[in-house]
Amino acid sequence: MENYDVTKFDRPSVTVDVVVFTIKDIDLKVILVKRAVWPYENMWALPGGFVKMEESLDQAAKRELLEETNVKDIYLEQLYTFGDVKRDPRTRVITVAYFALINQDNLELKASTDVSDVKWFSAYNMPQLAFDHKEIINYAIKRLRWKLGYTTIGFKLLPNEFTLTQLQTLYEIIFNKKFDKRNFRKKILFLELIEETDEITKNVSHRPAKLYRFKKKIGEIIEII
Amino acid sequence: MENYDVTKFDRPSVTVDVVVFTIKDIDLKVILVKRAVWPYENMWALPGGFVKMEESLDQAAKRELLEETNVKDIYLEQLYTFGDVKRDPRTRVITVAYFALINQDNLELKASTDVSDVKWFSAYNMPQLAFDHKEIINYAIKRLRWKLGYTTIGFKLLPNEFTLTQLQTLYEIIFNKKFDKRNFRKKILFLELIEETDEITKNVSHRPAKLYRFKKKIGEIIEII
DNA sequence: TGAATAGTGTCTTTCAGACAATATGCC
DNA sequence: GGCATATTGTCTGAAAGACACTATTCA
Repeated sequence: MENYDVTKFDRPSVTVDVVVFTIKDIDLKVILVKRAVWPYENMWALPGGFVKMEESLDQAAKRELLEETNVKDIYLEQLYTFGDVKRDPRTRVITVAYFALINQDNLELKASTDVSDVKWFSAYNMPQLAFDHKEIINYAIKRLRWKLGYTTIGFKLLPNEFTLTQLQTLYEIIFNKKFDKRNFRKKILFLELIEETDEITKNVSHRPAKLYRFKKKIGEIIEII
Repeated sequence: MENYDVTKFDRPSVTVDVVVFTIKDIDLKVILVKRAVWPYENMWALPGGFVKMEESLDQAAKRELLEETNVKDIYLEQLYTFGDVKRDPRTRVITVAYFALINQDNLELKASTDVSDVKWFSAYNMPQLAFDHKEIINYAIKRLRWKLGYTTIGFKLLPNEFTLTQLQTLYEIIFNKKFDKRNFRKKILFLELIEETDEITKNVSHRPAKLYRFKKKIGEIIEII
C-alpha cells in the first residue's frame, strides 16, 4: 500500500500572494506589481507566485516578496486561501493569501522576476487589478482593522521610536475616523505597552514631541488594546 | 504566450480537513474518523481528502464531510492552511483546514469512503492523531473561543429553541469557566438577540424553563456579543 | 414538603467618551 | 511675539461584576 502514485489525480496549482501594508503620506498603502507576463500582462496585481515543492507556504511568501519587490524582514501572517475554480485563466490555481505590515523607513522597492514595475498604491484608491486580487485586498483591510482593534499589531507599522501623535494618526488612517487626543493618550498610556525614550523630535518648527518605544519584545503581539 | 504548460512544474497536492464541533454530554466534542488506508492506517484523523479540479474549496470540504461522516447542512468556515513540507509522508500535501459547528440533534454519524469508523471525541481528551491534525484542532479551539467571545456564532451549536441555562452552559463549556447566572442573563437579554417562544421545557422534575429562539435569520452572524 | 432548577434586582467599580486651556520650541 | 503642535485632567454615563433570595414543577 505504500507505493502511492502522486500522478494518479489531476492536481490544482498553488500560489501565494502577499498584501503588504504600510503607512505613508498620511495614507494606507499597498504594494502592487505590474505583471510582465500572460495572463493579465501589464495589469497591476499583488506580488506572489507558485509555491515550490521544497518550501513551506511562509517561505514561499517571503521568497516571492523578495524576488518581485526587494522587500524583506517583514511581519507576515497568513490571511485566507482563495480557491474558486475559475479564478485563474491558466489552470486551476488555489492561492494562499498573506498579510504583511512594514514601516516605510529605508525601504526601496525594486522590480524584477516577471514584473516590470513595483509601486505603493493607496488602499483606498487602487487601479483595476488582475485575478481576484481586489477581493483579497479588501479582505486584508478587514483583517487589519480587526487586528488593530484587538491586538498590538499596529506597532509593526511604526518605526522603533515614535510620537504619540504618530501612533494616533496611524489609528485614524486605518479606521478612517478621528479620535480625541486626550482620551487616546489616556488609554494608550494606561495599557503600559509603551515607554518614553530620552529622545524628542528634532528640526520641527514648533514644540518637539517626546519619542516612545514599544515595551514588548520585537515580534510579540498582545491581545486586547 | 497563451500556451501555458500546466505540467511544467511539480505541484503540491491540496486537501481539505474539517474540524466539526458540537456540544454533547456537557462537553465540547469533535468528529474524528478512523483511517482505513495508508498512511496512518487505523489511526484517528480529521475527516477530509483531496480537492478535485472542478470543485471549490468549500465544496470539497462539504463533500468530504458528507462522504466520510454522513454530516450535512452545517455551518462551515475556512480556518487556516497548513503547508509544512513534511506534514504528509505520501508527497507534498497542503491542507486547507475548515471549522464547522453543528447542533447534535438528529445527527447520525456513518462511516464510509476510506474510513472504518466515525465518532465524537472530547476536544479536551483526544487520542493520538494522524498527520498534524492535533495542531489543527488546537487552532480550531482557539478560533472557536475567539469567535464565541466576539460574535453570535454560538447559536449554531444550539437547537432552534433553547433555554437560557443551555446557552450559559454552552459558554461555560467552551470557555471552561463559570459565569454568574444573573449577569449572564442580563447581558444576553439586553442585546436583544433572542426572543421568548410560547414553549417551556417538558418532562423535567423541577420548574420548567422558558424556551427562547435566536431572532436573526438563520446563518446570520453578528459581531460583538 | 422536599428536591431541583428557573427566575429576578441592587450596588459598586471600571471604562469610554465629551470637553479646552496651558506649555514649548522655532522663526 | 506669533505660529504650530505637545501636553494635561475632570466629569458624566454606560457597562461589567459581585452578590442571594423567591418561584415553580414534579415526585
